[in-house]
Amino acid sequence: MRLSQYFMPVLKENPKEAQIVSHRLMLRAGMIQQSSAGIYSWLPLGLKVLEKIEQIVREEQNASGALEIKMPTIQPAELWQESGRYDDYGLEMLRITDRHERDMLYGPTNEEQVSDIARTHIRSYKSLPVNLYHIQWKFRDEVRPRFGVMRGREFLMKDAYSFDISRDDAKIAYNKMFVSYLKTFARMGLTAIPMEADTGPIGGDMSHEFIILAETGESGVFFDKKWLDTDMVADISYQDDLQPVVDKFTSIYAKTDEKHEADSCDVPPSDLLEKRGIEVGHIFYFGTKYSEPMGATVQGKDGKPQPLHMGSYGIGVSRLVGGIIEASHDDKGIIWPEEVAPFTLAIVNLKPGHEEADKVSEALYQEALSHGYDVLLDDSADSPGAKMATMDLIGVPWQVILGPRSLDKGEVEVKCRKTGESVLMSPDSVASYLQAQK
RNA sequence: CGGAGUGUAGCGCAGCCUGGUAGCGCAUCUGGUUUGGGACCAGAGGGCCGGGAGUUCGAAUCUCUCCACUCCGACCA
Repeated sequence: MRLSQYFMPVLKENPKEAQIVSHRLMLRAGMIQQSSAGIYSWLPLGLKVLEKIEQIVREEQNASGALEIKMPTIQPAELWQESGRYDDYGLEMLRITDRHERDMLYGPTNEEQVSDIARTHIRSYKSLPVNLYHIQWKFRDEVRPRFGVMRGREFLMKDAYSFDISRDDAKIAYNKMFVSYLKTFARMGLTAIPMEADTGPIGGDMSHEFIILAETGESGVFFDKKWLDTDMVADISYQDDLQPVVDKFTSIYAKTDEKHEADSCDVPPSDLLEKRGIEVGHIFYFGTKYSEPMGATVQGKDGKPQPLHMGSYGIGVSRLVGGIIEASHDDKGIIWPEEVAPFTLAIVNLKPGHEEADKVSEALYQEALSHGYDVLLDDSADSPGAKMATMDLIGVPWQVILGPRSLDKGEVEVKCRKTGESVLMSPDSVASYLQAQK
């Protein structure tokens, strides 16, 4: 992408409504624009990140065997009346009436909708297990939206729903999601600790929240300091027995504050850390809570109907954009992990219009494209200082900086956003240098 | 929903107390000079001062009211 042909309205000053760093940086980098409280438009740069995160989530869900579907944002009230949640959900649910005065709602979650799919099409235990997920916008009319996209009213969520014949089988599905989440967050450069959590109004008795640590997090958490040295990578095939892996991670103490206060804790006080965190994922097993009232049953071996055992598994896709920034930034701006960076490489031409600078920039740009980089060519007329500040603000991991002065010496500067270190080299060496850094 | 604030140009703000018809910085546009870490000079455009009602000869300014947004709390798959 050529910056001169892009739409990236960066701000030099902090918008006053943004109180936390991720919100400030997202607005300053021109990623989002607020539409109303807790509702945002995603501008090109922000959408790029959102879609990269979405794609990682999708790939890891697919790898685990879950199948992607797409359910609607608008749902009929009848389904929620069946489960009993139409009244329970309260004011947080945005209720709509269509022209026929039929009661509809903008979905805050999709247990009912997916149960309706399951009860229609899954008739036999032989069809199980099934795990269906979608990545779709949700709406919850929060009393107090805040923190930018981290607690919006409209937000993008991946929600998966597993269907099994028994609790034991459901546990296998739960473990798959558990491992899938470890892999997903690790790919985004995050340390997301699985913590025992309350199940809340959704019900059930097996639940973990995946939480990334951040000062500005909304959740209070308690955990063993061993977590800080734990390698979060789960390098295991879904064909294997996942229970040992899950046991390994769940054996180290970590609980959300409600859960911690309610239970006993045998971690010595000197090893127990109390921190704040951002919930980026939450997995539940809730058994037959929805399948029974909604009649989502299958025939078992004995030919008798049995209610499906279900679990639901959420990842806050739009929240992750803010969460990653909270976890990775400095006073200059965002420091994107490469996997989710909107651009992985920037070619910064300090003097567009200068024959040699233009020629080398263009050559490097084409070369980077051919190597598959998501590359941004800064061919804008901004001053050198402004260009550098912008690239740091939007957090491009690798920046190739060149102008007449360096080219006279046959050199360009290759800068790493994360370390801030620069290396001078000939334009011909850039590709192999970047390759070696991976 | 309780408490506290803020609404003035795209963004950040001053002006309000003490009423006289709107200003600064950044951004934008024109021309020129610049170019290695958020350039400079000259000029220009852009506002029903959140909406409505009142007081007054006259309201951004005073009064009432509604709305939006932000923060603290309560709430939160």
